Amino acid sequence: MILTKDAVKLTLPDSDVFSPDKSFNCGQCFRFEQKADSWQGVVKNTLLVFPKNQEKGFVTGFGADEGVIANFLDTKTSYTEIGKNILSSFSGADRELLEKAALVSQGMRILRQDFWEALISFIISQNNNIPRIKKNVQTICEKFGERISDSLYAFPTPEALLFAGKTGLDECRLGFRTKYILDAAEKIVSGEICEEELFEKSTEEAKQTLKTIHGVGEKVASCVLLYGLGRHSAVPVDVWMKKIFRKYFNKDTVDLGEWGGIAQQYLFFLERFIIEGKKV
DNA sequence: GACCAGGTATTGC
DNA sequence: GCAATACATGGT
Repeated sequence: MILTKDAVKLTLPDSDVFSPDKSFNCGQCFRFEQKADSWQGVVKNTLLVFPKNQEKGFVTGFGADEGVIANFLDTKTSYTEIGKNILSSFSGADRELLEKAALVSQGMRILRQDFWEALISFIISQNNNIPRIKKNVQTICEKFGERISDSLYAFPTPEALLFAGKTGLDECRLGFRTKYILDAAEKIVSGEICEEELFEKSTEEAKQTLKTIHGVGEKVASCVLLYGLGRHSAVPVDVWMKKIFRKYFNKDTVDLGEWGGIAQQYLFFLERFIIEGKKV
């Protein structure tokens, strides 16, 4: 492992545990790769490396300065505290389920991903499986992203994807999602939608704005809010969450509260990766 | 070779 | 409004 920058070691609140395995392999991001002893991925045009073995109470990473890593892993947030908050609004069997989900997910952190990358990644995710989502994202990076070094590429800019057009994107085998990606790129490049304005809006208003993009509905908009805009209350409801609501709560929808997005990720992780034992 | 995949837009009642 | 259906492609 060749590392050009010094290790960054950041303190986590309440002696939180950081699990790279759970954080990078829970379906929230599609461009981090598992190596023998680490997880690696491109963030802000640099390669970030996180050793699998992490010390309790800290985050150790390589490749960028403290600010970038602190922001990406949201190191100011106490997941110990959030866990307590989530449980406080449930009782009985519901509480036991959330306790179990939080326990198996211990160490998972919701990443503060790049807004534009999250938007395109989750547009690609619709009616798609995770291995193919990763492949599609990888392909657009290799074809249209800035080359950082050998076989390392940045996520392509909105301008680059717009310039690629239908012809270019169709070569990436994105299927019906090509037109959705182009509409997103158009709205960003034209300024019709801008990240800074979304950031100022309430979560509900930001969601409505995101849904003006062709191909962005409730679920994708919620993913962008949660993973790309740091809105921990946003709850993406996909087929797995619908199944969980019916199976355990005997309801079609469940209010997961102020930290619903994180509760959702815990439940999703428990059901899909632990109970159903799905890989990837 | 079906059936399905971290959905959404469109259509039909 | 709300339940079907098409959508591109390839993983399982």
